[in-house]
Amino acid sequence: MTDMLKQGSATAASRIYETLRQDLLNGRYRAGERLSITRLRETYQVGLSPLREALNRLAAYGLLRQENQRGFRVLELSREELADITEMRRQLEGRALELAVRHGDEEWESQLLAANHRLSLTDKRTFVVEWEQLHSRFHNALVAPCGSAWLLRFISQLHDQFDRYRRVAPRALELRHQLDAQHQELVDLALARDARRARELIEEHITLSSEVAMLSCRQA
Amino acid sequence: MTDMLKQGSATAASRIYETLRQDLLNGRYRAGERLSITRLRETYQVGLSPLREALNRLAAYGLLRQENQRGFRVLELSREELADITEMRRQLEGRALELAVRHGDEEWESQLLAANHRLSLTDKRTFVVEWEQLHSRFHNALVAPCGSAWLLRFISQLHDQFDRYRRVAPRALELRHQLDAQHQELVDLALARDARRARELIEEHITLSSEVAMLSCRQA
DNA sequence: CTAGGTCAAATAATCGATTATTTCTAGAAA
DNA sequence: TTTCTAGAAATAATCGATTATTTGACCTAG
Repeated sequence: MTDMLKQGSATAASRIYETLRQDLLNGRYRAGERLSITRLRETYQVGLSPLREALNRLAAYGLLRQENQRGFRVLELSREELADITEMRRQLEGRALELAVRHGDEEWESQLLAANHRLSLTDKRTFVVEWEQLHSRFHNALVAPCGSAWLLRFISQLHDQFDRYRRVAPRALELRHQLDAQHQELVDLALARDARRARELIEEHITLSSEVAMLSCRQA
Repeated sequence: MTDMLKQGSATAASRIYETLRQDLLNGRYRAGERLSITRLRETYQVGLSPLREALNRLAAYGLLRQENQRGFRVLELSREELADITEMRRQLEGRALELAVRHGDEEWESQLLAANHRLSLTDKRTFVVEWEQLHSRFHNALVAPCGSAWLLRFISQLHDQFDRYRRVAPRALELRHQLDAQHQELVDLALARDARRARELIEEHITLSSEVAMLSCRQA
């Protein structure tokens, strides 16, 4: 989806899709909230057709729920789903990182170092949106050379899902610091080509960030 | 998506989505073919808006590719992607079946027996479309109680992808017979609650059907 | 006072027409 | 002959208006 924006003229539908996706990830809309099409039209100053097309894509992607004749709703959050997403991320990202460590080349090492550097330079609390984007890019860079397009696709999708939970997570400074430290450790293990320990660490990393998110997630 | 049709009045968009999805799985359109919106409108006798919404959903789902200002194309087929899909299916369905065998209840056992019975009664060559549907349902039934909604979602998606390859597969009677026999074995292992061997068998099953499909898949 | 039903307002879905972009064709220049 | 460039035709994307469905308020019957 992202590369649509790069390659030449993006359509109104693609632009509003990306904007809405970002706003959904950043928690602009409450979980379970009904999205009035008329209101969205006014908010984003966009025509009806491209808006509806974007909403249809988001529903198929899993960020919205579509009920026939009753429009679109933001998906609900629940402890059960967070647990599900977390376990899936552990499986898929764990495997992907193992493969990436085996197959990644020098170019990958450079990208990884760069992504981690940019991330560590950005203050999480001052530049929330920017930090989230860099964080996503870092995790993407980690698994990028795993060799499986479908694995990467599912990982991105789960990452977007997970971000909605992360967005409501409490500060928990101690744990946050620990999570940040793990990013550096992940780079070290990747460069050392230690596939096994890299996998173990990313699984821990995912579990830990899930626990932070779980703190704020009301009982379902 | 399927339950939209059940619950009351389906919209035109939902109906055409499901129809198009089936036609894509059944190979009505060539791989890589450009889908002219005007022609689709005539073919399915449907309005422009619902049609475009359905196409947007299918693109987000991964059965179509959308190029801005240049409409929609059927996705290409390649040996590489088939290998990727196959490996993902092995991982995900293997794991799902293991979990399902552990957690499935008596109701599941009944559903499984029923699905397998219906499948074995239907002649593959006379009722192609019906057989494909029953085959999908059987595989769905197998993993249904795995406990993870996202795992099931990804498995269904990969199954749809795989079906496009299966559709172009050659007869290969000998192998087909072997694949059919495995369905019965899978039921037996499931009822015997042998999670490990069930997992091994479904992985073999997936690999074998992939090899059949690979026979007809031109070098990419 | 409540349950059920009807009508009006709100809103989602669809249609038909318009606009913008790409693709094709033909002609001109190198 | 080939390549580049209009111009025309085709087609994708968008808009504005219309239709269909749902929601909620109000009213009546029990």
